[in-house]
This record gives sequence, structure tokens and C-alpha cells, in this order.
Amino acid sequence: MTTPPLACRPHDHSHCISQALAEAENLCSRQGVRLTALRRRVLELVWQSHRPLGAYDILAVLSEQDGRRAAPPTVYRALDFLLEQGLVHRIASLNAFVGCNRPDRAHQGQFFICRQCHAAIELEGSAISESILDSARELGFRVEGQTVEVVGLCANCQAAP
Amino acid sequence: MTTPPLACRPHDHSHCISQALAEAENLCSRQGVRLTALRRRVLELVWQSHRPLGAYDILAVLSEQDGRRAAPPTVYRALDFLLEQGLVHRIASLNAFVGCNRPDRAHQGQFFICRQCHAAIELEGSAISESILDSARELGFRVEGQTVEVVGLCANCQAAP
DNA sequence: GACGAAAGTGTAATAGAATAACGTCTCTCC
DNA sequence: GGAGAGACGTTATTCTATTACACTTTCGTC
Repeated sequence: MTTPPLACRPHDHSHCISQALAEAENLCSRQGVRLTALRRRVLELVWQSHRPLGAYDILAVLSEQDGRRAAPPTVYRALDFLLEQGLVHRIASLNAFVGCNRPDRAHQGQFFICRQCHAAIELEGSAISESILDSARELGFRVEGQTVEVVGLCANCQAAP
Repeated sequence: MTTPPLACRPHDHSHCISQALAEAENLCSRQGVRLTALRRRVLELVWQSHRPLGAYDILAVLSEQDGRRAAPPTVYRALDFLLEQGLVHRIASLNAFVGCNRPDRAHQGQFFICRQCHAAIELEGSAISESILDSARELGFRVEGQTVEVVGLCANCQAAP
């Protein structure tokens, strides 16, 4: 076993946030799309931690903390944009959203989610994709999208019960 | 490529249904739990096709067709029971439920879902689980549950656009 | 057969997640 | 500066799921 992933061990998280925002700025300007104040703020909130965040949690912060008049569509439109740009992923089994580690590379995330600390660990280019494609080949199935969400206990939470 | 799976080619589906119900009877009596009329009916509805079915679709049939006075908890309780017994699976990405092919073996399903005909093809003991466990080992992650849902086009729907 | 506990179902209300439809505003480009 | 597209505000609604409590059925035991 290698060193545990960043998401589930202490680290300077403000660095994660600022890096994610900087990457987003770059990516959007390269793509010629607009990272508006709202979208940027939603991305920042999603990156507040490595734990998937619900749309209505985001909504609550925008309303109560930012004092913005926000309704569900406000949040979902921003999230749709971020999803399209590959800046966040949606966790179907949690109805929640989490920042993407590697927005530069087109991909669909594979996640290991700790049921205790709620950290979502995103895998990069794992062998899982390969075995999914292998199975698909056998079935003659053309893969267009995949949802891989594994729940359990992360290394940290196993150590400290 | 082998012959396409049952779920996405024509077949005598009434046989699927009756077999699923018979297996359910067996399994429940072995487990000492009760497959009541309601639970049996919900299982039958879920097996009406190989396409995942929403809880509210089931509710509509119970109300309108069966003339039963049913509310959401009625359906969800039956579904919870069937999930616990491993008789159905939940498809998180669709908020829907589908019958399990192999209720005799404890497992969590891996699904290939056709976006056109909506068939859900369940894999049995694929290499996907292995590669998930491999990745988990590397992370020191203890796997407790997994959601694997691949969307795309099944062999049939690729052939006939 | 009567009884009590446990399991199952009915019922009403509510919480949580997401979208539809339409109006207004603000950029950007000509 | 005007037209058009994109972004955001607003209201209402749909879809999914759960809580809490009442009533009924089933099953084992006396």
C-alpha cells in the first residue's frame, strides 16, 4: 500500500482550492467560455472540501452567506456548466458534486467514497476503465459514459475508529 | 464478441418473470422471510421488462391497475425488502430498480445500460470487481459496496439505428 | 382458542433533488 | 447604439424519498 491519497489525509487545503480555481480560469479561457462570478463561486464552494456537496447545500450558502437571491436553477445551471467543462463530477449515489482533480484531461471520474469521513477519492486512469471496456467489447456494447462509485472505509478511518 | 445478452434481444420474457418469482419464493422460504402478496407483486412489476423501473411507476400500476390504495412508503418498503434479499438492484444513475439475475449469490450488480432501448444488462462475476479491489488495495481502502453503471448503446441498437 | 409481540401495511405530511417556462439583464460584436 | 446570444432571476412544478403514527395481520405461546 502506497501513501494514502490527499483527499483523506491532512493537508493545506487552501492550496487545493486556489489551484483548482486557477486551472479553471485557464481552461475556460482556452475553451473560450465564461467563468462568471457565480460559476467561479460555485466551483469554489464545491472545492471547499474533498467531500461531495449537494446542490441545496450550495444554494444555502449562496442565499444565507453570500446574500445572493438564488433559487435552484441558479445553482443547477452553474453546476451544469462546470460539469460540461469537466471541472466537477456528479456522484450519482449521493446526489452530490465534487471538484475534479484533472480537469485538463477529458474523463469520467471513478470514486472511492469513505462512509465515515465522506472524502471522495478520485482515481486517475485506473485499470477499472480497461476492464469495463473489456467487458463492453465482449457484449458488443458501445460505452458512452460510466459511473463507478465505491463506498467503504478509507485508510485513515480504518486506522482511527 | 459473443452472442448478445438476453436482456437486449427478443426472447420469451414470461419465462424470465416466472423464473424470477419462483426463485424468489425459494430464496425467501430458505431465509425464513415473508414474500407477501405486495412484495411479490412489486417484484413481478420490476421484472415486467429488463428495463429499470421507477418507484413511482410501480406506484402508478398498484394504484391505477391493481386498484390498491398505495402511497410511496408502500412501494419503498417493498423495494427495501427486495433489495435486502438481493432480489432487485437499484440503479443510482436512473433512480430506478431492476430485477436481479442471480439472487442466489450475494453480490452487487454491475450494469451496462442502453440509452436507446433502456435495457440493463447485469454482469456476473466480471473482471471489473477484481480491478476495483486491486485499486482499493493500493489505496488501503476497505470496499463495502460498489456502484458500476455504464451507459451506451447495446449491440442490438447499434445494428438498428 | 385467546393473547401478546412483532411484522407488515395504510395514511398524511413533509423533505430533498431537479427541471420547466418565462422574464430581465448584460455582454459582445457589428 | 442596436441586435442577438448568453447568463441570471423568478415562480411554479415535477420527481424521488422519508418520517411519523395508526391500523391490521401473522405467528408463537399459553
